[in-house]
Amino acid sequence: MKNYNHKKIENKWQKEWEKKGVYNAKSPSTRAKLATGRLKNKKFYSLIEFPYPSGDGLHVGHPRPYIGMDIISRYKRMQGFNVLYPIGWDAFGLPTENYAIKTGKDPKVVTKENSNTFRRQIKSLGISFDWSREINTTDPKYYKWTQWIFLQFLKKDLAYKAKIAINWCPQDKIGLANEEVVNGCCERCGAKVEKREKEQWMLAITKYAERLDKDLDTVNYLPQIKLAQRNWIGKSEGAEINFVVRQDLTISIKVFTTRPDTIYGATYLVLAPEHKLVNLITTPSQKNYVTNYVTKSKKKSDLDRMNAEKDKTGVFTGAYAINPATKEKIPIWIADYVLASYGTGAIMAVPAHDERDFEFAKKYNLPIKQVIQPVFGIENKRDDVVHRNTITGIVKSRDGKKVLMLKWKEYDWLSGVIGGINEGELPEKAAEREVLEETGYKTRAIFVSPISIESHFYAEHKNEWRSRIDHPVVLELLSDEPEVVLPREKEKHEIKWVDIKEIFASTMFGNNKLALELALSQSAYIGFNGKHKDSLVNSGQFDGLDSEKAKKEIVKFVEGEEKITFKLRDWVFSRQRYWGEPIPVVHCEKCGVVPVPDKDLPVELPKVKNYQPTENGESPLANIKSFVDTRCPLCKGKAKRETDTMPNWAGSSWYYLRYTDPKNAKEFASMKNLRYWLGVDPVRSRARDVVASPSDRGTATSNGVDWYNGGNEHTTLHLLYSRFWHKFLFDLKLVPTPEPYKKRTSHGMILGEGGVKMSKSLGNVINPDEMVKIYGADTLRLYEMFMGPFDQSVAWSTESIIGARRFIEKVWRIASYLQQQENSVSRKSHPEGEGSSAQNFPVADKLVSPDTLTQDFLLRNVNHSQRYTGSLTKLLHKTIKKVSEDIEDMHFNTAISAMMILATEMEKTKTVSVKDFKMFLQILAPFAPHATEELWTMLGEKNTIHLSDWPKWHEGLIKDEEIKIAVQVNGKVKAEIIIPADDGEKEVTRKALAHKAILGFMAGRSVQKTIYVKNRLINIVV
RNA sequence: GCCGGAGUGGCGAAAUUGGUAGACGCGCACGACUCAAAAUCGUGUCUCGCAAGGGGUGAGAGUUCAAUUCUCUCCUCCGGCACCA
Repeated sequence: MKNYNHKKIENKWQKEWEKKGVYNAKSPSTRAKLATGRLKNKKFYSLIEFPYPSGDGLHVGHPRPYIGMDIISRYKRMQGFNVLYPIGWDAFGLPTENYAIKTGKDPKVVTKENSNTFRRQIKSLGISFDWSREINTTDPKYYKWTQWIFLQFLKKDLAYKAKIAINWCPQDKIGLANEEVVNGCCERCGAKVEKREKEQWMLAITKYAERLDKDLDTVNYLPQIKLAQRNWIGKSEGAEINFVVRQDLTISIKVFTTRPDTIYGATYLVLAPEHKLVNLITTPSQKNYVTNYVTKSKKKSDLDRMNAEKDKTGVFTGAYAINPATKEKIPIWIADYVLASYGTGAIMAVPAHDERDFEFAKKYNLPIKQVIQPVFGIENKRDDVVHRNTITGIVKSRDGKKVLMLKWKEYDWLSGVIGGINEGELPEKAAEREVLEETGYKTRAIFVSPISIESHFYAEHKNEWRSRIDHPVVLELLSDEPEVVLPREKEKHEIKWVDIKEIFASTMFGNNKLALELALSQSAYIGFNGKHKDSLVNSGQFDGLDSEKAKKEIVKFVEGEEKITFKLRDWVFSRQRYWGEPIPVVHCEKCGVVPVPDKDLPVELPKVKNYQPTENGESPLANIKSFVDTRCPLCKGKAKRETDTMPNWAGSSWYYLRYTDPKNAKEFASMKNLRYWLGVDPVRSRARDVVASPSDRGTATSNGVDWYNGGNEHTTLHLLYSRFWHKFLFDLKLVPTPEPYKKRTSHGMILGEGGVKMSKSLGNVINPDEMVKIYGADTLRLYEMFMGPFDQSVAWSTESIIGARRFIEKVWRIASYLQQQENSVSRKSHPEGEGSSAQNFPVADKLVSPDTLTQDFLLRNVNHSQRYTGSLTKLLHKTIKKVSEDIEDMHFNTAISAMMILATEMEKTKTVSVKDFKMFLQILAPFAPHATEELWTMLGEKNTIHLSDWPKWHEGLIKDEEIKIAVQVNGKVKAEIIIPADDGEKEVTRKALAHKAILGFMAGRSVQKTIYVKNRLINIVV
């Protein structure tokens, strides 16, 4: 057998696999014929985000997710699943277009060149993609259906045109995508970006907001992905309430609030500058100020708004509204901290309970009225211990005011130190009574301070001095008697005098200074930031009511309407660019907007000479007369084509559907194929309604793509957009499931050496071609999976890749040795085997009989991560188990580590049988497909390893007869003992105490108790 | 500011229903083999200490027989969002 040479085997096997179609998914139509073989009806659809073929080619970061999902796909294939693991090109987009502008090259040609490079690079890694299903979003046969789906949106009135503000670069005279705006300036020329109103196509994703939020309960996404989606959708429940401005003119202002319970504290209203009632209500005397302010804020760019974040501005309209709860007249202001686009564009300001309102009220001297008070006497229950606050001391503020200090106390030790408890009275109640009786003070303001005050106390039940850090709660006192009271001197507390400057309060606002300021200046009550109950004060008939209950009752009382609002905005679907799908509509003077009939789809991109957008910001298509001038499909009169194109999110919103039926010319995908691959196959499983379960914690009840892995950067937009499209298609009964993806995970980025982003400009890009050339694809694959946890970003290190290579070489040497052994058995006359390159491999004399290992080996290999004892076969089966489980959890790094341990042991002990070694090759195959295939064949196998049956581990072989446990004294490890696995506690204790190291420790001490943790340790407390 | 994620040897990292911290790999040192080198194999490699023993998972505290893991406060780094009422 020759030495390991990746160059000789990798390309060979890649060609062989492709020729035989080893990785091609079987369609449901051909499935029946194959049903007798290993491809029964189990299917598995694994998906990666298809790449954007850029001119730079692949860098080593790109393949990480492909390799990860490749391992999973190969693993599933070996388990007998019919696996669909497809790939394609998401090729519309700006970089290609900008390149076209610069060079005058046709983007189509550029895309072709780039995807050729990407394809060659990806193929050289031996990823088991089904290349027969390759798609390209810029292929008219593909974007025909993107356009067709758009027209379905149009027919259902979910696509519409609206005037909205876009980012406009005055120098380049083009509209910019958000990602092209860097710090408020144009990414290319650096000019300051302006806002400009333009007609844009929109998709009404907000109509699906509720379902997009709710159905997250039915899918198995990583929790942080669900959270990101939820935050982006931004559902908030509240109410709309009318504030009457002028009875005679029946003008009223509708506000949206999530806190109707605070309405008694609403001391003014604020309208967004763009609010339509602004002109109507402004009084003549204020007119000038208001007009000025409105014009000024309209001019403000996003950058200005960002800079102005801390400084709130506004102007009084001169008008007043009636607070429907208090019936009081409150002023109406205009301020740009209120957004026109959210809620109703108007708010009721409650400065006592909203940070922004508070800031504004302070600046313009508006009244602040406190209406929420936390319930005194906080009770936290955790670990079955009740934590309560009690008053323990008094501190003096800077201005001489006395404040009571509360401390978080713990029930258990408090009971030991407080005297004078009344029968049946809780100790902390007693303390509270004691202090309040002694001081006669009552609380007015209350806030929790996160600064910690160290105190020392004598814990009687422990019989020792202890110190602890307390987090005092500070109460402002009603009385101004400058008397200091030290309650409970028994407790030997050190009462600290604290300058009030040092105390920062933590409140419901999360702003400490604000709370302190408010507490001292307004004498207002402020709530706790945490587990507490808010109740209403200064709220008329609702006083004392729980905040949550009050919300509902007050909405009824003021005749408001409960309302759910979302942060999510409709999707701007137009780009004034060339390199995108043309929006397939025609503008007819008589008939208006007319969709292009299905038979005329696709509307293909015409050839143009110049890809530069036009002077007035229209797409380059607007300059192509032959494209623009057309006939109206309805009246056959003169008409003009739409020249806007779709954003690059369009093609990727449904590509996973096309993979199931990539060549279908009649529909975007047949229902038959969709039902099969999305898991609603009528043959195997009945289609079922998906019921949302609010208690869902990652269990999928939906069907869809079985496993979709992608980048964190796409967890909001792409994921949300494609869920939206899918739900829409579901409503049209064109797809069989309400959700596209059953499971979604993310991978971490690969950074450049030194932990910075890999980029061309930094010159730290590592090209996989070079790695494949030097080390081989298998080494690169192993290293990328071994370098760190799959979901975490990790810095590339060319220095470390050698470890993966050595591992493969080690596996190779073992195989050589085994083959040599076989040869020497069959040809006894040549025991050394001839022409062997395994010359460095010592043989024969060091052999021990199979399944019998030396005591030395046993001791060496009982380690923490993989507590194994016994034979190599045992270790093999443990490794099979670990690798199988780790693959499912994407813990590829630890799976490889386990296989390295096994390989080292195999080489060291030379006790491995060919049968066992082949099993090892099988579990390694998803990671290093080429080398394992080669060795598999060399060891006499005829069929590919990648469709062989995944090895099963035997539970009986995994159990240990002997285990090694630690012996601790007072929690510190002092010795280790080996015991039979079924030893009882008594026996183990006896053995532990008999150990000589322990005997030494025990001299002069007696055992208080022992704690025995089965298979782990025994702890002796002295 | 808010929302996520993360802080463990010289480096990438293991270990979380609390139970022997540093598996595995890189690097480094020494040894074997070799005329020599490479490759390979072996030994060692958190830290203080000759040792016996201590200390140690960003900092500080708490709970516990036992804390990288749980609780609290704080710090740093990375990613996302920016006045969403």
